[in-house]
Amino acid sequence: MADIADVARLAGVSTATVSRALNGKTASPATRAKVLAAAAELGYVISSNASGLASGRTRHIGFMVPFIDRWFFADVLTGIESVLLSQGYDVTLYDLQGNESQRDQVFGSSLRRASIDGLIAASIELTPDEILALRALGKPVVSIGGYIEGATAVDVDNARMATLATEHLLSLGHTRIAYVGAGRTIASAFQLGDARYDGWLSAMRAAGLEVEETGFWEADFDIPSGYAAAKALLAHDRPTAIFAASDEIGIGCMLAARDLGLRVPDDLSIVGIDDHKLSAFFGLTTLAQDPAGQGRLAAHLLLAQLDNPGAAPEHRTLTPRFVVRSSTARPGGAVHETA
Amino acid sequence: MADIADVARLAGVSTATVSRALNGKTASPATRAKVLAAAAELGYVISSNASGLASGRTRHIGFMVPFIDRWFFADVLTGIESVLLSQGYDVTLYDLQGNESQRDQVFGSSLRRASIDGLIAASIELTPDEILALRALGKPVVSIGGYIEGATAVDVDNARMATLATEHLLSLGHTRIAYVGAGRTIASAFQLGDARYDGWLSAMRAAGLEVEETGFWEADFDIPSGYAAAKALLAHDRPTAIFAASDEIGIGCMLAARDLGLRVPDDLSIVGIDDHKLSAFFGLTTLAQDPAGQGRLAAHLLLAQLDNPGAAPEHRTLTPRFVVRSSTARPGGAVHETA
DNA sequence: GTGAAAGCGCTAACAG
DNA sequence: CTGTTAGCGCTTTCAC
Repeated sequence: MADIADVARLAGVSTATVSRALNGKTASPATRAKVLAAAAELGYVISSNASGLASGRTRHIGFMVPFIDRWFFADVLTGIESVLLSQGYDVTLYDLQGNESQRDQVFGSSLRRASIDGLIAASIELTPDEILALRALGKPVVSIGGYIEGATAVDVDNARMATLATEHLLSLGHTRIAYVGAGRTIASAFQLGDARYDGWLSAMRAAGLEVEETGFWEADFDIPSGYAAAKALLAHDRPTAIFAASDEIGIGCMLAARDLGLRVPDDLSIVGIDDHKLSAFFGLTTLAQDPAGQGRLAAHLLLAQLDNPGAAPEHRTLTPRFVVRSSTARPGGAVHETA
Repeated sequence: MADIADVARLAGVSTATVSRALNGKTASPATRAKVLAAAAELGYVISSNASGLASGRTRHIGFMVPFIDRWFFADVLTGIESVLLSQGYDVTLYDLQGNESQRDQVFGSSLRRASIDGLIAASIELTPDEILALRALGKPVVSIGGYIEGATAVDVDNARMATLATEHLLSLGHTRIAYVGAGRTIASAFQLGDARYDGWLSAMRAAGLEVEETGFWEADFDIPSGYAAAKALLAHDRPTAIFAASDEIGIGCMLAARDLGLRVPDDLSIVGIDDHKLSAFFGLTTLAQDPAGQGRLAAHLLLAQLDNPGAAPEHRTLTPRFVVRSSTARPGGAVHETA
């Protein structure tokens, strides 16, 4: 494979000049053109190891996730790749799924081999030691949907989303609105805290409504769990509406309602959060989070920090988009309205 | 950050010895212990760039996918990570989703920066130029679910799976069995060819059954598409069973049947392929593909080739596992049996 | 704007 | 089994 010396020879310049021309540093237009032509002719591609060793930059960024086999993280990754690949960056995946040793491996070794220029971490909850390890890298970190000390953060306002969703139901005339959402364990794994629960609660209270004990039903963030919770809830003291902490939970609720012979939205309104791929199919009203957009934003912010290492960490909160579909209506089956 | 010279000094040996001890080469136990202790004390971690530059190995492997936001690929990736991370390898993702330029970027540049030791490609259909580019790398490639000249391959026998699924229905007494599956475009994107179609067809023919024109219904590999196809199909000349080319299609069919007031399996049996995460919830009978297992196997095969560069490419075909659930029964609603 | 030269931190012969 | 000695292929001062 051709190396930089071959290019230099063919272009009739020094290797230093080739390096500069290829990296967009000072070089006369004429020289640059010669170098580019020579590089193209030889099919020259820079060696990332040599370049990285000499410069300290690797053009690799890390993406750390609790697990990759959940649509949210896969979508975020798609967004990240779409901006990073086009800028000539590769992304290395650090998947914390699996046993503890996989996690230790990542923090103890992979991250420290100086093979990345920066890191994007999604929904990661770090131990104190891990935070130290991350800071010791001295590399920019951007966090998606979770707070990491000193890192730029991209997130959505979970409490606000929950409030909006609840207010949508309230404005339709519902007063008996159940919340089906994450138990403590799951919520913390996703770093949602109890924000969505809190948002629901405060909207209900602001409307002067009692939130009976029966209002909260625990479910993991998936369809089966939403289904089970709704089955239990609907057999109980039936509400006229459900606010589901995620679309998958909401879809589970819709399926449960259907199996119980209830019509959505006539007998039961349901609103979720996410805008999952299946939500349009099921007609689920929801607040869209746009994970790919979060990934793109995170990638841009990271790139900006790479260009400008001195900059202070930012915190960007994204505005969710309300998507009203056919799962919500006035209680009792009145015509569907867009709140 | 401590470098190899620091470790050498502390351990009282040369840098070469440190390198050997750390890489599992010849070194006396006593020396190795000293080196390891020194490295641990200093928190030393090898520089992948320096090591890669000197040795030509990077301990990075690439994973190339048509898109990552499909459960199959995410699951494969989980399997790959579980074996590679523990062996000290990082995986960098090449996502071909997005525009052409993203793809060109990957083949023209990312892959060639010598930043990976090997590549795993899942369901990738390559152009002749791309195959050339890949071969030019001179690095081991393992392909999952698709054939790449000269590469080790891991796959499942799609025709056989389709035959088994169809035979399951036949053995239950069904004779009118529709196929809902991929149209040409989708099938080729996943490199399934028409194998599943062929398997269904040959099983039907072997049973002496006519496959009317109405037997094949086109659908993409997702729930909405399966739903739409089933709606059309069931309004038509109703079969007693459906063989769905994927579980997502099958789930769509189940939902459509339910919406039409049909009971599954009493009025309609449905069998899919995959063992999707949701299939247990829906009670869908299926043939499990175990994508994570495919990923693990691919990773092991790649590692083996890295250790033994001379070895000839292998071809491993995995055996699917039959998972009988509640979506299949004798026609007419007899008791469910496990084929 | 460009060239010469000195490394970046490691590994791989080659001796011993 | 271990030390010495060259590089691996680039980037980056520092002069000019």
